[in-house]
Amino acid sequence: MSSLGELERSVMDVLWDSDRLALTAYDVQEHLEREQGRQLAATTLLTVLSRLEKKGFVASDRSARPHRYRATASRVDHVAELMHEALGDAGDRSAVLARFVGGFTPEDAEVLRRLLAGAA
Amino acid sequence: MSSLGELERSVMDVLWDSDRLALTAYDVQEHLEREQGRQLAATTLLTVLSRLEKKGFVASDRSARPHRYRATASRVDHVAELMHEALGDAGDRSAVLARFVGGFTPEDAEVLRRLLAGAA
DNA sequence: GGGCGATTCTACGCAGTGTAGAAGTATTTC
DNA sequence: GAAATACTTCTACACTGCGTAGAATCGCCC
Repeated sequence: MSSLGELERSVMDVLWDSDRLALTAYDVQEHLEREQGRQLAATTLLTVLSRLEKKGFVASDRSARPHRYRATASRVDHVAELMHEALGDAGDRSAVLARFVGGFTPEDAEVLRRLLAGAA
Repeated sequence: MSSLGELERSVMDVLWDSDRLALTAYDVQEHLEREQGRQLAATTLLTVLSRLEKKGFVASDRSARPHRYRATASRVDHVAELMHEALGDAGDRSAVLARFVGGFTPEDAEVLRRLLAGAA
């Protein structure tokens, strides 16, 4: 999976936080302005959204005129995939998992324990 | 954590596979040649090693003359850290963990179960 | 102290990213 | 249906990171 630049990531965050609604570039522009005080030209957002679409992170609906964009996967999916990817070229999976849970908060551990119990 | 380019990652792999031994740039050069058929100038490896050092991935011993370089962390540490990092800016940790274990092989699940049992 | 191997400095080209104007295309409105 | 407006695409530029390596320098050994 190709990774994201900093603005690209911000845009994805806006889309991910939008509860599956498809936003227009102007919506995204507004969000960034409001939440980060970041002023960007509309064309900038359009460019970024196009690049994200080419990378497969967003899909667009171009039937109506202010085109609408939405994330193709949820943030949860994205993050979980990143984790699997890292684990994938780790060599020793068990060792990595051990180190991974070693860094857990007790809450994380509890969550995982429950998940694994359910799946068994 | 800054991330690694493709050659940088290859070099780290060589260092990680070297069982904690500190290698010279020439050692790395040889490994890459032998294992990947990749022919690189010695200076290229020196440059990459310097950059890796600046990023904190390697440390060097410059007391002897062909300087020696070793990884500051193990691959396992590195990968586990990447995973924690991803999880860190995930928003909903529990949801991510659920998705994460959803993609597990049964072996992974078993390994984790044991790890968590031990830690309890 | 000259030679030679090792290291650092400097640099170039390419790709990705942030940024946005100019130019083009669709939509609305009268 | 033509003008005004709104939206999108094209093109572009600067900056950074990375792969790559030659030139210049350094330091050790004989």
